[in-house]
Amino acid sequence: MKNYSKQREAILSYVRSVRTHPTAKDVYGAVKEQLPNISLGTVYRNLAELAESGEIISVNVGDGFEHYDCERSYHIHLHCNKCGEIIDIDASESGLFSLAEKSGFKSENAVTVINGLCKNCAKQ
Amino acid sequence: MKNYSKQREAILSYVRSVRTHPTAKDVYGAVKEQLPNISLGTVYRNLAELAESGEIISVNVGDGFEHYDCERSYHIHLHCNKCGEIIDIDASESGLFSLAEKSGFKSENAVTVINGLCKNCAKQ
DNA sequence: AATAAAAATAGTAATCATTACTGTTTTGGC
DNA sequence: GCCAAAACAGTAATGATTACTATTTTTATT
Repeated sequence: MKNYSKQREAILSYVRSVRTHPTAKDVYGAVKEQLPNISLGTVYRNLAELAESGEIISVNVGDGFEHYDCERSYHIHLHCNKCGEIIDIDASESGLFSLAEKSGFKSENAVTVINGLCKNCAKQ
Repeated sequence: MKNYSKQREAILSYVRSVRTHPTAKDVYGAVKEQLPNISLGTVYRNLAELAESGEIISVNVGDGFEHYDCERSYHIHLHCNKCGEIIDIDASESGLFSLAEKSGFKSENAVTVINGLCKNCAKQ
């Protein structure tokens, strides 16, 4: 059975407090402020468990790090190849899931990443 | 400038011959049949270059390996969490790109992965 | 077809995000 | 409070990918 831990609470709370799609290292750095003894392994384990249980989403944008996001409804991640920023845009109306179900597939979660240049970086 | 090499040709040719979304190791194993001395590093380097130039697409489905796909038009990757198979379904009409462009983002490529259970694994 | 510079390769070593392991601490039911 | 299960901190190990280097191949030029 799953037990409470202040470490997991702090990790989930942090991921929910930002819209920056933090990596495990990012979360570790932030949570360390409140829990100076927290271990990096604990952060990894809890992020994986939270993603497994569907409380958060893990996103791979191709930069070599796993990113985490508390937004659970389907949306698109715009990843800027220059500055690295990840911007969300809503796509809950896209109908992608029904396309999948039509082929007999049981969808659990969907992630879309579009790589390119954000507005700022594109103009430079 | 870019030079010809039989290694790169064999790699591209193999990725174009299958619909299995091979990993670098898969490609290495297959191309080794024709070119027994090919190096794993050569496979990695060429796959990265081919993806960079847009000749193939790299897809991360969350299984710890980078997969490669010769299909360049926008489509959805259905990844079965049980058997690991990756199935493509067309989604070129989805309008995802125009959603991105509307926000001022310059799209280069888009990858959608839906995780879940394929038809076969779902019925078991 | 010989020559030389640039590009690519094979083979190996290094990197580093993530996972596994172990002994200790915390949690939750009785 | 007591105990077993769960979680933790700290550290070691894993393994996909990348970097490095000496050698070979390619391409342009003569």
